[in-house]
Amino acid sequence: MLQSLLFTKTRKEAPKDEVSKNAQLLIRAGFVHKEMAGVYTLLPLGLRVVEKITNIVRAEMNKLGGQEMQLTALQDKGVWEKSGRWDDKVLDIWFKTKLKNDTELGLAATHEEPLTALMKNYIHSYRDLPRYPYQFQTKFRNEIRAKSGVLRGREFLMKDLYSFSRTEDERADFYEKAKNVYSKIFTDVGLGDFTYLTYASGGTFSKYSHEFQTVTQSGEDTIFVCEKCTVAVNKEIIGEQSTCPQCGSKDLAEKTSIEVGNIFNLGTRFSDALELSFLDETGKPQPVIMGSYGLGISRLMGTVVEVLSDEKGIVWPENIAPFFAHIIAVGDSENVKQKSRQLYDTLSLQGVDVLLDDRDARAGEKFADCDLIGIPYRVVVSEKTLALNSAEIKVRKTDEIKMLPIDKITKESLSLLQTR
RNA sequence: CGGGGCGUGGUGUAACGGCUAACAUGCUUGUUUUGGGAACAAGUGACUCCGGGUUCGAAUCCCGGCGCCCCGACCA
Repeated sequence: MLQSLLFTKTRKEAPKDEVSKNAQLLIRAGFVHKEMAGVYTLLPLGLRVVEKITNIVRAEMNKLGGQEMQLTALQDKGVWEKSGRWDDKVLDIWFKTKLKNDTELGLAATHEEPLTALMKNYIHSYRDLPRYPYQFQTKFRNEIRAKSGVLRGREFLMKDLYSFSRTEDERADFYEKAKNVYSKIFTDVGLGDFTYLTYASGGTFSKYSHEFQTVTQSGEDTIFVCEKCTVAVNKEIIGEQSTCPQCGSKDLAEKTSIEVGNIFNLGTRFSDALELSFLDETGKPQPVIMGSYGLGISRLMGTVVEVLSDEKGIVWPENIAPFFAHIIAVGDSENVKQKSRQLYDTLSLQGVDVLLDDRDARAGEKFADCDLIGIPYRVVVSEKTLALNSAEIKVRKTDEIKMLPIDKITKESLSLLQTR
């Protein structure tokens, strides 16, 4: 992408109505636009990040046996009445609307009920199980108080997978696999060092549910991180679980955190309510055992910004950065213009996501924007570097600077700089 | 839902109840510049959130609404 054509613009100052780091930086760097409290439009840069995250999650869900689908955002009130969750007193974050003929509808806050109802059409026999449908979808939640930029919005993107199993063992087996896959995802998006598998309250069918909590300075949850192993306990159950559930250690450190994922044993809560059952090998009807596996995509983007930015701007991990390399053409000589464009074309042809700053602006402004946007590798092309037939590479994360011959610049040679 | 703060060009701020609402930044044009948000000049851009009221006179005071932020409560 040529930066001169990108309609996103950077800003020196953050709007005064944003205090959270994620919102300030995402707006200043031009990734999102605030529409209203808790509602953010994704601009081209922001959408690129969201798509990168989505692709990582999709690949892992598919490996797990998930099958991607897309449920509707408009929901039938009937299925919710069957589970008892239509009432605003039970689920207080509903957005509801009406058809012209006054029929009431709900706007999707979550999808257990409609999906369970849907699956009645496709699950009749033990041969139809297990099934693992999932989707990426916009959720609408009428939060009393939206806050913290994209971390707690009224409209946000979420991946939700639901497991439909024959037995508790089968369900538990999948649950364990999903747990591991979630950990891998958070490592892949660059939050591995800060994200803990966290034991939380489990409801009627399990002692615990599991959350994935990323430790940040301004989190909205409180967790107790085990200092001996790698898990944590949510404050909500610290009264009944005051030691590490994994290793038994009593050394737990209190931290604030953001919940980025949540996996939950639903048991037969919804299959009972909506009468989803199957015939087992002996011809007897059995309730389907369910589980839910959520992951906040847009929240993940915000969390990465909270955790990995510095005073100059965002620092994207390679896997989810909007672009892999940011070529900065310094000076307005024809030679620089031509060579930087050539490098841009070559890398693009190799399938590398490159942003070329071809704007008619001074070096200082380009560097400042580059740091703010946070692309992992800055590639400076100027008369100075061209005299050596090279470009100057700067790694955003480490500030390490190195000259590379211009014909040796590839995705691989850049990546090597970071791992060293 | 309780408490607190706040709405002024795109953005950040200023203006005692009193001149044509000011400054910075952004944007446009020109000249000079060109490796860390350059300099100069000329431009551009605001019914001061909305509706009422008080007053000779309201961005400023009063009432009502809408919106935004923060703290708390809430968050299968």
